[in-house]
Parts: sequence; C-alpha cells; structure tokens
Amino acid sequence: MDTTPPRWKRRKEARPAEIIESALTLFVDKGYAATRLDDVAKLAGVTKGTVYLYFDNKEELFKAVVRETVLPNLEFAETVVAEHQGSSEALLWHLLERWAERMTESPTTGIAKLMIAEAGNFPELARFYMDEVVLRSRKLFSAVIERGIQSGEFRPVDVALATRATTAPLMMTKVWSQSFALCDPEIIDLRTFARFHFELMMAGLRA
Amino acid sequence: MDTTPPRWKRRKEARPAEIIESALTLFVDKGYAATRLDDVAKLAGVTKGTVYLYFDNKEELFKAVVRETVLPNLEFAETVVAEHQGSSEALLWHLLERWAERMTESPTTGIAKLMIAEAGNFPELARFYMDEVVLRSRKLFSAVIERGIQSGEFRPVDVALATRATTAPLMMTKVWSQSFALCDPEIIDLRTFARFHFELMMAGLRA
Amino acid sequence: MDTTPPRWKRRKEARPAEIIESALTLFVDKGYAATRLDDVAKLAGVTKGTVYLYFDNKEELFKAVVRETVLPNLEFAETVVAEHQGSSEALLWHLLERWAERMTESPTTGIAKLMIAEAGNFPELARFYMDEVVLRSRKLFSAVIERGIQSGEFRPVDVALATRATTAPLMMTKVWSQSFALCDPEIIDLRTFARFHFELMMAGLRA
Amino acid sequence: MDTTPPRWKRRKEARPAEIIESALTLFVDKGYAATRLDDVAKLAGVTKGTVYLYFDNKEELFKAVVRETVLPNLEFAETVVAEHQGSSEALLWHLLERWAERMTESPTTGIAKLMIAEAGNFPELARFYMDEVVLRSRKLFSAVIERGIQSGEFRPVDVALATRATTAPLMMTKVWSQSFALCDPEIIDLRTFARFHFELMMAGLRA
DNA sequence: AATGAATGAGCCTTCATTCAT
DNA sequence: GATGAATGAAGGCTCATTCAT
Repeated sequence: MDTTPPRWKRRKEARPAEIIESALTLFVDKGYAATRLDDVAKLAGVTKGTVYLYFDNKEELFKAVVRETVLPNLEFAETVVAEHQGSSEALLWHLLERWAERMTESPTTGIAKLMIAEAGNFPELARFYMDEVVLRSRKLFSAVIERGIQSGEFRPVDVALATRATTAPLMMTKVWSQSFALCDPEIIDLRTFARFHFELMMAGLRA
Repeated sequence: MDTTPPRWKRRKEARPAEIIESALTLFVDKGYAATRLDDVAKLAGVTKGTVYLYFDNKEELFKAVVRETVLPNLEFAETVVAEHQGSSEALLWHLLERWAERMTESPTTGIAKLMIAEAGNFPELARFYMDEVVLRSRKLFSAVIERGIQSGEFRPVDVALATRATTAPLMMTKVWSQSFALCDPEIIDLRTFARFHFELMMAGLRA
Repeated sequence: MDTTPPRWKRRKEARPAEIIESALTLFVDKGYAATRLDDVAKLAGVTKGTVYLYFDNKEELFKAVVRETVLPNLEFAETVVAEHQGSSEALLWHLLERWAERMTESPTTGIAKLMIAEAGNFPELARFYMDEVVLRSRKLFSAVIERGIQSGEFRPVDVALATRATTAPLMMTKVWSQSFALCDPEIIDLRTFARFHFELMMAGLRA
Repeated sequence: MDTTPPRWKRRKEARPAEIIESALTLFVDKGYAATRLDDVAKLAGVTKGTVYLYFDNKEELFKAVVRETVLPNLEFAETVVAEHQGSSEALLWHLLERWAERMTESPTTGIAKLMIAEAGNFPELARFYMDEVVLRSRKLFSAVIERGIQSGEFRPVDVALATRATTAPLMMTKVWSQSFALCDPEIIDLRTFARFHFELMMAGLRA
C-alpha cells in the first residue's frame, strides 16, 4: 500500500480563491514588492507554476486580490442602508458598528493599507478602487447624512466634509493598528473608539 | 573665466541632506522596494556610489530618512505647547492648524504613508517611529486635552480615545490624498476639513 | 440525435501522423526551441498529454518529424533514377524539376532549414540526416552525373563538386525564401530559377 | 602583497565588442534560444549582469550582433566593385574569391545561418538584414553582371536570376558546412568549389 | 486513449552592493 | 570625495514533463 500523499490534487475550482487568499495575507503583511510569488504559492499549498495557471502575472494577481476581496463587504452595507427603518443617527451608528466588526474579523480591510501604499504604482488599479470602493462607500454615508439633514435630525452641514469626518477616524485607526500592532503599546479597541468618536461627533451634528 | 562658485565645496556638508530629501520624495512616491538607489542618486545629482559614502545600505538610508525628517516638526510643536498662554481649545486648534499647514507644504508627512506601508518589514524602525514620533505626538495632544479637562474647559472624557479622535481624521485625509491625488475627484482642502471636524468634535468635548 | 461519425475511432491510427505534421509546421516556422508542445498539440487538435502518449519527449518528437517526413520523397526519387530511360541530361532535369515542385507543394523541405539551424544541437540527429538523406541524395545525383560522364554526354568533371553545383542553388533558394518570404521584395519562382541555373550549368557540363 | 587578481577590470570601451563576439559565436553555434546569456557572459569573461550594462536584453544583443558584424564585409566589397578596372568576368571572380576567403576566415558568415533560422521570429531584424545586407549584396553582383551584359561580355540573361545563380551555391555550401562540419564525410574546400561552379556557370554566361 | 492540473528546473532580468580608479 | 563598471543573488516567468482522473 502506497501511503505517500499524492504530489498534488486537482482543485480547479478552489484554487484561484485559495491563491487569492494567500496573496491577500502576504500583500497586506509585507507589501506588494516584498511578497514573493513563491511564498504566495507555498502558503496556498501549491507551487509557483500553479499560480501562473490562474493569473497572468504578479500584477494581475494583485488586481484580482483587490477586486475579489473588496466588493462583498460593500454590497452588504448597501443592502443595510436600503432596508433601514428608523432614525438616521441609528443607521449611521449601525453602519459604523458593522464596519468596525468587519474590520476586526476579516483580513479584507488590509486592502486599504495596501492601496494606500501601492496606489501610486498601479494607477489603473487605484482608479478601480476609487470608483468601485471609495466613491461607493462615500455615497453610502453621504446618503445617510443627507437623509438626516432632510428629516431635520441633523444640522445642515457640508455633506462631503461630514462624510469624511464620519469615516476617516475609524479607517485610520484600523490601518494604523494593522501596521503597528506589534509595537504600539496603546492599542485601542476598534468598536470602543468608533462609539467614542461617534458620540463626540453627534453632539456637533444633531440639530 | 568661470566665476560660478565651486558648488562642490558647499556641497560637502549638504550632501547627506540632499540625498535624504531625494530619498524621501521617492520612498513616499513609490514605496521602499520600488525605489531604486540609482534614482535616488540621480535625483540628488550624484551617483549611486556616493550614496554609499554616506549611508551603509538602503535600509540605513531609509531609517535616516525617517529619523531626520520627522523630528523637527515635532520639536517645534512641543515648543508651541510649552509656551502657550490661553484656552486649551485655542491651543488644540492652533496645533491642528499648524499641522494641517505643515502637511500641505512639505513632503515630510509622506513619512506616515511610508511607515504604514513598511512598518511590518522594518520592526526596529517601526519601534523607533512609534517611540519618537507617534507616542510623543500623542503625549502632546493628550497633555492639551488633559489640561482642558483639569481646567474644566472639557468634559472628563477618556483622554487616550479623545487624542485619537482629534488626530486621526486629519492624518487619514492627508495620507489618503497623498495616495489618491490623481484619481480622487473629490479632493478636500486639508485646513477646511480640519476646522470642520474640530468644530464638530468640540461640540461634544466642551464641558 | 448526433449522427456525426465518431471521429476518434478513425483517429487512433492517425494521431501520430497528425502530431508530426503539426510539429513539422511549427518547427519549421519558429525553430525547435521556440516551438511549444502546447502549440503543437493545439494545432493537432489534441492536448499536451496526448503528445506524450506517442513520443517520449520533445527531442524524440523532433527526430520523428525528421525521420518520417524526409524519407518518402527520397525513395520516390530513387525509383525515378532506377527506372529512367534516356539521356542523363534529361534525367538530371527531371530530378531537379520534380524536386522544385515538391519544394513548392509540401512543407517537407522546411526540414532542411530546420536541420541547418539545429544540427549543432542534435549531433545524433544530424548524423542520421546526413546518412539517410544528404548522402543518399548526393549519391543519387552523383550517379546520374557519373553516368553522363561514362556515356560521353558530360565532360569528365569532378563528380562530387558537380553534384553540389547541381543541388546547392535550388536548396539555397528554397531555404532562403522559407525564411524571408515576408520581407524579400524579389521572390523568384523556384522552377524558373531551377531551369535557369540548369541551362547555365549544362553549358559548362556538356561534352 | 596581494597577488589575487582583481575581481574585474574596467574595460568600458572594449566590453561591447567582446560581448558581441562571444554572442556571435554562441548564437551561430547553438541558435538564439539555446544560447544562455550566462554562457555569453562567461565566454566574454564577465558576468551576466555586465551584459545588461551594454544591452537592454537578449533580443537587443542579438540585433546588435547582426548589425555590427555584417556590415564591414559588405562595405569592403562595394569598394572593390567601385574601383575595379578590367573585365566583368575577372571582377565577378574576384568578388567570389574574396567572399570565399572571408567565409573561411571569420565567423561572420555564421550570421547567414542564424538569420535563416531566426528570421521568422524576428521580423524587424529580418527586414533590416534583408535591406542592409541581402539587397545590397544582390545589387553588387547584379551591377557586375549588368555591366558584363552591357559591354557584350555576357549574354543578355535575366540579371536577377543570374545573381542568384552566382551567389547561392557558395552561400549554401558555407551554411551547410557550418551546420554539418562534424558529420559530413565529404567536406569540400570552399574556394575550390567556388572556382568549379564559377567556371561551369561562365560557360553558359559568356557571350 | 485522452485529459489537463500541477510540477519544478531553468533562464532572463533587476538592482543593491562593491571597489578599482 | 566621487565615480561608475562590475558583480551576484534574488525573483518573475516559461514550459517540458508527469500523473491522477
């Protein structure tokens, strides 16, 4: 009986996703350039050649990582907004809380750090990210704030600025902790910080 | 007769600073790995060999860039705080306004983007940056907020969280615009945003 | 109801020949190294794995291409010589004309170009080609020339040299046009050239 | 006293020529694809990296080899024709003899074999070779034949065909012997063959 | 008999680093 | 102090070859 494990297994359907996940981890961790395809392959349990079966080259793999990883979260959030019943303040908090949770769970948010680092080197991808992720996210938050203003819940502030004021702190904190997790002695809990900033800000936002 | 002053004489002392400045620009622009020493040298008007006259290797140059570039700003801010007379709110705004101005003028703030991208690859440098820049900055803002609470100007909030809430939005906005300058259709003015967020937040912070 | 005949049944015996034909085309076109087995397979309407069912490796396929493709022509020519009645000059021209026609029709003659390029890399194959093709061809032409000399038709020239003088021009022209078809503005018709050179040469060869 | 030889020497002016010569040798010997830049470098006494100091990539090196190697011979021949006094037949033989000598001496003629093998893979280079070498050579021989016809020395034959008939045999024989030197038992002397074919052909060409 | 996913050795290419000048 | 030719290790990518299905 030959008990040596087969040198490889056919996994055609699962492979791309596995490779993308490995690549995501390493890209986020080490950056684009410092990530070797050899390591991506090893982490995915295959060899370098296999990566090239599914992706034309490193750059295409990078783009696939961004594209595939980033959209699902957003779609979910858009559903939440569409279906929401209740006050705009409650909705705003709901979105932020969900976001904070997501950030804590999945490596997906690492993409933001990646894009910050590599946008300059991949203009085309930057544009995709800007259009499909950033602008869509902003539109989401803007809509909620706009609604609050219309309904008289919020003061008539500049919506674009308020949108940034709402999202930037959470984003920065996540990106930051991703980078400095190992040497920041004052890690703060994401949800706690989100709530703290939300309340501070709402004091100025409420009509 | 060539009467132009012998440039190289003045240069002898200036060289390291010139190289650091070139390196800063390129590191911020393209990231650590994607920056070639050849290009750094070219931008500084010297050859690759000369870079090695002043810096042991690429990593040391990187560290020097971070070290040399980041401290002056901070020292200035510390002086401002020490010498300030007047309300804590005024001081807080003064710091933020100064910071926003600095960010707009000099490439220095690009360091933050750099460190976000490369902290994982240079733990030692990350620690240096954390200790010498981040924690000192936080201490600065924390002190002001603490003072406001002591004096009864501010409500007795969690100082650590309030510090982040004060600084993160500005930071994020700067980092972001540095990366996506070319494809973000909704660039916002840094100082305007700083003021907007400051006022929003102060509504919740004032006693 | 699918009434198309089951193609694979007829194919079983035809496969190797189909693969060899595809390989011939690509080897001649791109050279040995630049030809990918993937492309050979695709052109033959099979997959890479199938190629390995019939040929041990790329080198063996190459050898098979040379071996299988080159001999039939020669055998035919040998029959012609053996059965010829009439003058040596007529026979010589008959051979050349036949050859020129063959060259124009079939890709087979591309083998010569291939062997010129790869003889150095495949010494064993070069020897096979030399023995089974080149020397046999030379012997064929030499015999005719020899006969012409014996019969008093031709002057008593050096047979070896005369053989080369007879065959080289046609060969060169074919090889050349195969390589430079796309950029030679002065393509000449093979048969016309063969006739032209034959007549020129015969003037010197006739007794 | 350190007697270890220096790891390398500055040879900026000589390097490109040395590398081209090595590349020529190996390209002619093994073909384009089968030649490793490592081997080219080794043969030139440098390392792989050095090759890239002078040539952008393998393809550019290849083009340089062809360009640099091929022209000098031709220029010399053009001078010969321009300055010739005497019969066209003598000039024709002079050219052929010179050419045969050249072929025997220098590896340069290997270029022809190379171009035959790789023309299909480098269309741009093929065009260069066609324009700068082939057509110029043909023009050279054509001019001589034309002159002979004008002067009544030669019969009024088709010049294009006569040009090929004059040059093809020598070319073929050289290319052939370059490829099959090791296994051809009947190597013929180039000059002897040139003379033989020339006389045969002249019998048909003379008026 | 045929497939095609997976492998892994090999080569081209880049670039941080060295060192004779 | 400065140069830039040369190095060599590292990594992206290709493709002949294998083998479970």
